[in-house]
Amino acid sequence: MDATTLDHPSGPSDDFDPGLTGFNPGSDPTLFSSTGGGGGAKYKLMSPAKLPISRSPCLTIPPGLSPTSFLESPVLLSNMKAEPSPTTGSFLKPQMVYGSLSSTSYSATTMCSDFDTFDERNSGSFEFKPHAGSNMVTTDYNHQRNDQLVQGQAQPQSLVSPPLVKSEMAVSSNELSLSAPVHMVTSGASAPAEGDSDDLSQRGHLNSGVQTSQFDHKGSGPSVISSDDGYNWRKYGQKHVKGSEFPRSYYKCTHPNCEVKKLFERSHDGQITEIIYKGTHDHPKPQPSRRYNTGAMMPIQEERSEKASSLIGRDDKPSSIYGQMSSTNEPNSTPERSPVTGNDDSVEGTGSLSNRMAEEIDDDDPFSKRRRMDVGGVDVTPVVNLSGNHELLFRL
DNA sequence: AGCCTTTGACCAGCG
DNA sequence: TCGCTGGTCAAAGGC
Repeated sequence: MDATTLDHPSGPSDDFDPGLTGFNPGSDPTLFSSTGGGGGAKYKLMSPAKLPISRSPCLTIPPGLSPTSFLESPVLLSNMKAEPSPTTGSFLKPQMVYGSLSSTSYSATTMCSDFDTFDERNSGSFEFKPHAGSNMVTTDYNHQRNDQLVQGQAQPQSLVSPPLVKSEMAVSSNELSLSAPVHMVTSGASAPAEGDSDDLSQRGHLNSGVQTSQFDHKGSGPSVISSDDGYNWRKYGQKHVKGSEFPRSYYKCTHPNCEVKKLFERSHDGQITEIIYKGTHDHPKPQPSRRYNTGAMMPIQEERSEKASSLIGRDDKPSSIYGQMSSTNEPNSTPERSPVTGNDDSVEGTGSLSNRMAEEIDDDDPFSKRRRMDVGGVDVTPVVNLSGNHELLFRL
């Protein structure tokens, strides 16, 4: 595959519907439900991308009310069947990434876009209550992200609407699904114009019929969470799932005996809006040299890594971007794998996040893994939902 | 030559 | 039982 296609690992994401047909939020109750516990590899993840992000553009948090508190609020975790604390603790990190950029001033913050996933279900009203139809703590992450968004707002640039990548791992079924609604808003570095405050406002307007906004933002940054996670994948199918704006691509791990699958949805501009992992790798990653092959989006990732770097630079948050994730896990593999370095891992890093997560989870006690990872600007927070499924949230 | 992507068709689950 | 939908298969083609 040549460079030209690198940013489209899943192939031509063409059958994407530019029209962004109106998606009726909540019209599909199943979207947020995680059936992961069920037979085999069932899972259902709702990706922000699927949500009418445009719908409830903004959320206002009263001054003095810290989003963070929401995040840490037991309410958010109420759904969590087990191991609340680790999960809870995980919330902290994302803020490091984004929060660090600007921690204060979210007095009357506006939460947009990603938040919508949560928001829309609540008819635009922001309520901190457990997911109703969903055992998944996903929304919690959204909150979290909201938090970040809130804080992010203070900072005009980038991070405005960090893509949320949700990862769900059905431990019981040995299924790891990673959903990555990646709204790639490029980090401010590369696309300040689009990624900055405007971004928020746009998101706010998404609702107002400017449906393109969500995607536009993505477009603003070729960014993209790469599907490349260090493993080799072979695409075996692609389908346009109803209710989803983007075609869903199906990948299998090419490693013999490894039946891990992943699927992700990619926007027309190449950004991955959702990544879902099924299963976990029971084998080490292939040689780095080969890593970027299938889903690799080197150019993008590289670009992304740069952005990440820029972010880091601004924030001096070492843990940002891939750093956390990569650094925390895979002791045996490229420890230097940090966004900052912008090395080849950066390339994979973005995409790798998904697999890394899987790997990470896979390698150790899943529960112990419950720590935040930040990859390619994506914060990853593994959690466990009521179904007993693990979830990982990625935030870009 | 090998591996991967593409893509239409097929199959299974569900309402 | 039928239709819809999501997931997978497999042939064809490309790199």
